[in-house]
Amino acid sequence: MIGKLIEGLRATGRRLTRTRRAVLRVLEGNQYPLSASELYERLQKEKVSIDLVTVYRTLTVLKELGFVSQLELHHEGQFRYEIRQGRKHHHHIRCQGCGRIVDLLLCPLKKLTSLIEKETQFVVNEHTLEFGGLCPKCQ
Amino acid sequence: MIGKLIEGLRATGRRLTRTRRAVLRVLEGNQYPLSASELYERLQKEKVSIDLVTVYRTLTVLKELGFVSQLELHHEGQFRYEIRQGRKHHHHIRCQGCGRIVDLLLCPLKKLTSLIEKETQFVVNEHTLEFGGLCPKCQ
DNA sequence: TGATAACTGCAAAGAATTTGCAATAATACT
DNA sequence: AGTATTATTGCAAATTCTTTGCAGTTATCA
Ligand SMILES: [Mn+2]
Ligand SMILES: [Mn+2]
Ligand SMILES: [Zn+2]
Ligand SMILES: [Zn+2]
Repeated sequence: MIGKLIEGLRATGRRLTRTRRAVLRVLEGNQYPLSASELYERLQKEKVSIDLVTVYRTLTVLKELGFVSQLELHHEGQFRYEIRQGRKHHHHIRCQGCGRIVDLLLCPLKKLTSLIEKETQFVVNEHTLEFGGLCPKCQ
Repeated sequence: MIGKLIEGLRATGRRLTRTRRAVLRVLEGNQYPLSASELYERLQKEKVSIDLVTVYRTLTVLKELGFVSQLELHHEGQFRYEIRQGRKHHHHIRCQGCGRIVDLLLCPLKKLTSLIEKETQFVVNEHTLEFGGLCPKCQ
């Protein structure tokens, strides 16, 4: 991943820094999407000193390069970020009790998209689908 | 609608006020969901003097009573509210150009919900589905 | 090694929403 | 109708997440 990152950064006149490496590493080590402040806390625990503002700026860059996706889950009031590079399009389910987020490795919306384009005359570029419920522990 | 509102308010020890009547009326007169500040502007245009804070509080009450739904559309960074009372479950498509929001009077997720419950062991209570694209004018 | 320009930290600003509190107004009771 | 009760409102201030400005720092390359 780090190779691709250097490549992407170079191509846009950017530099590989301690910060960018660290943020990408933490995201890679997590199986669920992290918010900026969660990421910040993880970094602090690992004794990597990076300002929260820099975390935000780094996430913006990684998003622009296509390495991470920015998620807006419901009832959260904040963004979350997860590795996108090399991962398939997917959706999420979030526990209304504990907030646990699980990947749903499916997408039922291809056919529906054509239908909607015909009905609305929109050109559809994106969609978001999310489920909320209670995980086994919270039921 | 106002009859049902009085009923709902009474049942929870609340009162019918100028504010609540006005907010409900403006929402009823709109075919797309409004944000708190948009609602506030509409009220000002109609010479109905209500503080923005009160608009927020009113929307919270109307939501609690089930008269309005609170929507969190993507790329908006604010809530929107629309009349829920007497309307069917539906989803939305939003133009990435002009922000126009159109109702999609369909929901393809009933079957999928059962599948997801089996796969994840969650109990699914809600879902959100939203499309983004370009409306005819913005294409 | 030094020049250049990107990057970072810190302080502050923004934007949406919520909270505290005293003044106001709706409802119930005489 | 007049009054007591208590929900509601307006205004100021606080909160939370995110962005911006700027001067000092650091990566990159000649
Ligand atoms: Mn995911
Ligand atoms: Mn709608
Ligand atoms: Zn999908
Ligand atoms: Zn649905």
